[in-house]
Amino acid sequence: MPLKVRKNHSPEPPLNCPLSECLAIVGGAWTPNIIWYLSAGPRRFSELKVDIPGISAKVLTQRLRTLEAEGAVHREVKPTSPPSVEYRLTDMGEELVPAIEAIVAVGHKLKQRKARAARLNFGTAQS
Amino acid sequence: MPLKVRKNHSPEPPLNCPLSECLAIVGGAWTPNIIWYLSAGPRRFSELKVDIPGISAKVLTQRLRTLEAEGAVHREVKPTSPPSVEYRLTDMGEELVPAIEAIVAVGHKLKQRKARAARLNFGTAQS
DNA sequence: CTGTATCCTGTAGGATACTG
DNA sequence: CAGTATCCTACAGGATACAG
Repeated sequence: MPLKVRKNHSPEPPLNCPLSECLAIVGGAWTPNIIWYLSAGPRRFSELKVDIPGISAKVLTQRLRTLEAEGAVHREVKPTSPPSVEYRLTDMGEELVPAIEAIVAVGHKLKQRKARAARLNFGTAQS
Repeated sequence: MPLKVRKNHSPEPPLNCPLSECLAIVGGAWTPNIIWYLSAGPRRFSELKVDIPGISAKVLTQRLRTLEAEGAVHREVKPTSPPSVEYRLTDMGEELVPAIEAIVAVGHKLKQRKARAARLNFGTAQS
């Protein structure tokens, strides 16, 4: 019978639902970037803002707050004359890094592959 | 000077922009789930539909088309009396799996931690 | 500097109904 | 079974202006 229903392997169920819930913490479009830059060490609000070109203050704040609430980052206010705030990954936050890096790695690979394919189309074209 | 600007490590720039572009392929809310289930082997449309409770036919189709266009999945129509379509990860699609698994793993860890923390709050409460 | 408040838009995704 | 088409909503995120 060629039409048997295959079982799903499911050694462990993935995130059910829209990857949200568990991954809500990493859900925002910019969140991975934030965590990635924070993985290099503590960083201030304005530094992150220039690190991540294109992100708005609003979104940066939002994401940072969420991450803080989730316990992934620590927020420390330095009572200096020009107020400065330092953000830092917590232990839990550090645990997210490998996943982020895996994503980033794949992203780069995909990009290269795509670029190479495009070049081939222009150059040698069909074999 | 306590206020030096730290360089970002950036051994390799992460995805700039909203993680989109490179990761657009994995961007959809349900895409990781689809890839994950496909990683167990070829699977039919309706099977995926029950695998992933809550996903609508429309979205499933959309994601599948996108993944196909990106070259991550292969779509094969079996000309049987009740038409059936089999989806399968391509080599490129397989490359996405590790990243997905990393995400899933982190998601589970986070979930457990959160559950445990909640239990502690109910049980022993403050030290 | 570090945010917050508001307004506005795009778009992913749900519901539903219909087709080959 | 496997989709497609349409309508509709929610919410992320950009822009801008203002505040401690």
